[in-house]
Amino acid sequence: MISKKTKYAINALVFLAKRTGEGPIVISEIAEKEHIPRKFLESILLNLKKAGLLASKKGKGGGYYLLQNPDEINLADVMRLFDGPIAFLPCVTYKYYERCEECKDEETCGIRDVFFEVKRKTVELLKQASLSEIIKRESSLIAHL
Amino acid sequence: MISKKTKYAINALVFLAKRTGEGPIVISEIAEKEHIPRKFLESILLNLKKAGLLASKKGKGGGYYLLQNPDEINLADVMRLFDGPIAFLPCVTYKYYERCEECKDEETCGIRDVFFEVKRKTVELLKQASLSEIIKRESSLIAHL
DNA sequence: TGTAAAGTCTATAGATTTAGTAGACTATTC
DNA sequence: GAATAGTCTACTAAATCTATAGACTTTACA
Repeated sequence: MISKKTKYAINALVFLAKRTGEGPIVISEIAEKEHIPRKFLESILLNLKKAGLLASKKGKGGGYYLLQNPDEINLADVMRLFDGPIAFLPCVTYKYYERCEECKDEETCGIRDVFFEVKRKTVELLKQASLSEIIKRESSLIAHL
Repeated sequence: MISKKTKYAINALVFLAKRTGEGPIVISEIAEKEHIPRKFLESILLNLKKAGLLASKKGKGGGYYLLQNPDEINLADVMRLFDGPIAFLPCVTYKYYERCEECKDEETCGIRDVFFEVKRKTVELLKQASLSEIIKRESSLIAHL
């Protein structure tokens, strides 16, 4: 399961993506419209800013806006940012690699082999899931109702 | 990431699968050979027994052994047993379904659509990963060294 | 130039989960 | 009946998650 933090981050990003071009959007509006606790959202947006996905403007007329294109921001990156590795085992991650303490031989571990495949497919699907793709799917789902 | 509990459970199951036909294996041996804290392993094996994957015998000559065939026990079931749902969101699980509080319309949610696909593929791969399959992969990895 | 708007930073805190430990109890074998 | 081996109940330390509180800084604009 992803954390609420990650879920909120995704919701906020999709919200901002839908309103690209409107200039900065204030935190309060995102919080209200997306039903996210205001103070919690603050720290989430700050993280997204530090990571280079968002930018902000202070003072009147300020708020947050996307810094990257909606088709460049994908769920794999967002999930990694807040929840860390996507893989089920530390020994099949790239950036968070850690050896399993109980493991005898990593090279020939059948369990690792399975989880490596799962991770590969998962990351592939999540990388394809950009903000644009999510919005496109939404339109498609509405059209088929 | 899966919990240590789940990882230990998988390790113990693969260990027992490799020794099918040898009769009951004592907890201490599994704990030592697989480097799992003894007391922790006890409760894990008890859970696996309650779930019908293992059986046990008390007293001298006792221990644990597989109740199902190694090709009937798969990682999806084991992971669900200890860590609950495999999916990233409660709204795409079958047995643990829960609505997202912030969600406006589940039917047309693009985020949900993506995570549903990820879950489907993940479960498919994990269902295929039986104890036999894991052991087979291990042999295969050794052969290709 | 000052005031309101809006983001930023630091600290804290309750709830839940994870990973384990301790010890008494029960059943079985020989 | 003693040794062996699983079972059951309770507890705990540490980490993580989900926030909340409040003071501070920057900016726009009248």
